[in-house]
Amino acid sequence: MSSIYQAESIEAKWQQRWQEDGIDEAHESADDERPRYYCLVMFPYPSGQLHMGHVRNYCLGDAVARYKRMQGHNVLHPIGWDAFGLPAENAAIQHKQPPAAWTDNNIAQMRGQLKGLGFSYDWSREIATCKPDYYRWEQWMFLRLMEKGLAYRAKAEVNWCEPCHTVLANEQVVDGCCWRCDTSVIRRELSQWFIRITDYAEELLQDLDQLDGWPDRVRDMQRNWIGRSTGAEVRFPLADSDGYIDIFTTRPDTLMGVTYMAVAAAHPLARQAAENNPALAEFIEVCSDVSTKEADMAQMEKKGMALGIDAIHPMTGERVPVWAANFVLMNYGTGAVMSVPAHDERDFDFAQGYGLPIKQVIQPADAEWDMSNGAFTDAGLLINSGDFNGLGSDEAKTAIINHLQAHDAGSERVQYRLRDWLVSRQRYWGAPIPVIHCPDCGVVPVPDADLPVVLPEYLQPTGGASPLVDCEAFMNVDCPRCGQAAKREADTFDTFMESSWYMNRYTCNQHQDAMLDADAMRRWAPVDQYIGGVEHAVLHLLYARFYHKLMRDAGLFSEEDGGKEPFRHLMTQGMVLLDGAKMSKSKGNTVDPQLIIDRYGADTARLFTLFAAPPEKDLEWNDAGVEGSYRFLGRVWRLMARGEDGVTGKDDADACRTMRRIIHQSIARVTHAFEHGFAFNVAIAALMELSNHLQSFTATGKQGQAVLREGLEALVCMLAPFVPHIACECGQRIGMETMAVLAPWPSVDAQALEESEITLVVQFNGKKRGDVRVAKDADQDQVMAKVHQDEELTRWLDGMQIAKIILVGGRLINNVVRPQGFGCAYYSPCYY
RNA sequence: GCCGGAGUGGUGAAAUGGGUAGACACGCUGGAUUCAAAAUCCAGUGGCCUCACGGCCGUGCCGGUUCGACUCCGGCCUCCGGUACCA
Repeated sequence: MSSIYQAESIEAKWQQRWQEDGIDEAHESADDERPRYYCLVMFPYPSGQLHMGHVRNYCLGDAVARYKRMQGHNVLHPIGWDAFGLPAENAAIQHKQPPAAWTDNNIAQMRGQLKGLGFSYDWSREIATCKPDYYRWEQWMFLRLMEKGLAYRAKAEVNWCEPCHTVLANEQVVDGCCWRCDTSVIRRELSQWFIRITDYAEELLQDLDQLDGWPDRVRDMQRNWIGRSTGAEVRFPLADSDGYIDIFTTRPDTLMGVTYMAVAAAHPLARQAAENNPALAEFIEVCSDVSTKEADMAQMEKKGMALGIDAIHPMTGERVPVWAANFVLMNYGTGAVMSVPAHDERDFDFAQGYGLPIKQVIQPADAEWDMSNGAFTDAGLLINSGDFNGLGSDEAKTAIINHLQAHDAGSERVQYRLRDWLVSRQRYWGAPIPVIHCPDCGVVPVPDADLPVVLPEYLQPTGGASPLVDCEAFMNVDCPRCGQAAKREADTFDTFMESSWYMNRYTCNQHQDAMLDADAMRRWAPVDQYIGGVEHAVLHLLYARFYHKLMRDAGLFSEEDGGKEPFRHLMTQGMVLLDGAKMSKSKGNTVDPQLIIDRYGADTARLFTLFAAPPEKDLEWNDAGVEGSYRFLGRVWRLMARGEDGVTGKDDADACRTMRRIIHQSIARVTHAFEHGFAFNVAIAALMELSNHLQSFTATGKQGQAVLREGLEALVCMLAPFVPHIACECGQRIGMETMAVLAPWPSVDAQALEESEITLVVQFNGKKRGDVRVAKDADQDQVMAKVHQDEELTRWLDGMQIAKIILVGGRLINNVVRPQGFGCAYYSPCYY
């Protein structure tokens, strides 16, 4: 046994041993009575190399999975590859090699890196989403969604990214730019495939309330994204024709203050009016050109132009002019608004700019409002509103909606910000959308029997349009309905489709008969602990929740078996930073995990990422810190030699008792970290302290050796979830019977925690002035007797009288003192 | 604007059913070991005052509650994240 810690040989040895013994596989057998636990980390895109973000994510997951195993759980801890996506196409262009080969290579490379880090994955569950036996079920599901009308094709104004040469879903537009390449997206009108996530908006919103294992931050982000608002839909008939304008408002109480209407430039009424109005046509043209980035729109000057038509106010029957305005969005609500300048800042600005009338209908409950101050946007009391005068805003909303409903002019309405999920992409390296375009039959779904629609893997992308379009072998097909020559859909699915259901496929990755195996879902789903980056808060994490519900509603599992939600607990880890900035290839500020592994070993890399910061916070990379983690492992390694000392000297009963107390306090602290909030940085600090104490433990008699051994074993076991290789090697070295990673988690001996004598802090007026040793359950008089024996402490009583004494059991005693003769003295015992 | 979260030493951070502020580490300083270095080990390390004993101050700012506040309450400031002409 080497006296020097040599990570490389230790790690290779144990990785091989774990693999041979198959200790990381999840057990399906019904005989296995252990409670099941499903620990999942966000699977990686196979870019070719792990980055530090991956390493951090997987170190956290592995610590949880290993801890749960040691606690006696049957753990499912799978890994796979989110293998479709644009980088493969770009790499293919660069290397003149089809994306499939590049992707397979990368997977092999990264699989080797993950194994080299010693993560305890059940490799028999590995999936790659680019394989037909995976994506065929996605195609199958899409056909079910088409049958239900939940998947549909529609012409709409969509986000287009020119460099990526494809459309994007709303969730994939970040600050007006493409989430992947950061280029400004432009708006284009195209026919695309959508999935009706808006049908599930209410359930997705409601169920957030029960996700108490999720960070509030993520839940709030999803609530914001879904953006529910309640109000009314109101119909304004046109004055001189048969048409009407429907609007949505959250303030029906201000209805009597409407002085004009505003519609989006792209609204049908605006376009119609523009036919005979060149100036208006030009205005509409300008609006559609400008409004690329939503962020810019907020800065834009409010501009508009009258359409030259009037609408009829549904309450008063008055005529109100209709304007086209650049601040009204065609794709929110109905693309038209009622304008109440007195009570909406935006409408107020617009009305002032164009000299439109302002009519106040709400006033503060206890004051007048001066309209020269601008719009009054708070709730208040109704005025100038006929029968509704004197009502409060809330009552008025109900009353006005009731009135509208009675006159068939409007109704209560809930509006969501969430829009349907655009799932088609003009890309090659993705799952083909299983539909066929027939000149006569139109869009025809591919029959189930013809699934999967296999993506030809040999094509060479060029960077522009997808090579699928020109691939006749793929494109040309007979219409399944009428048999004549037809074309396949050349678009592929958004890659978020694959990552929306992989968590459930892991439970039954070999299942050939269906998308999911209901029995396997009953055994494993939902995921107990999910771990990944917060950047997916409204992307993957929203889609996966939605898709889980779609799968439930397709009858693939019952809510009882698979859960209403796919992820019970969620941990979102912080980013890995270098010099304060997120590590990224484009910025060139990366640290290659492989270099750290090569230099210090996997255990050092694992330890540092867990110790340097609490999981949810950003982690600043620090080479000196890595060095420190390596040194700690060296100290642990050398500490183990003490287990071989044998009985060399005398025992010290007090030292042994103290040492045992520290051992069991450490067990309590580390266990607490796993059970509450995963503060691994603190857990590891506790292990460092334990290690330090064991090193300086001096009792070398028979009892001392037994205590030392107990401490060493506890240390080895508790290190195992974090640094499994060195833990196993140390365990073997000190002669533990079971491999450290298979050992039962140490339990706390409550008796060992008890102390007969404790140190109590002594305060005067809340300030610490010293401490005394007293019996564990000493009462106030006994403590004070000790205090009076201590010269250092009694001098704080010189010339003072004690007004009050507070004894906090086990912690401190506080003497409230004041100068003698100051006020009236009293002495009241006070026990907390 | 609205909704979250966070502000603690030179650095990463501990400590919140109110109870010793700065655990654990990094860095730095000094020492031991060494021909020398690396490695290792020991000691010190919030600021200010003091030869020292010791004292005073100190958790973004201002106030409050309390015997006692990083922790609770009220009012601000700054930073980060989300969202937004959303009607």
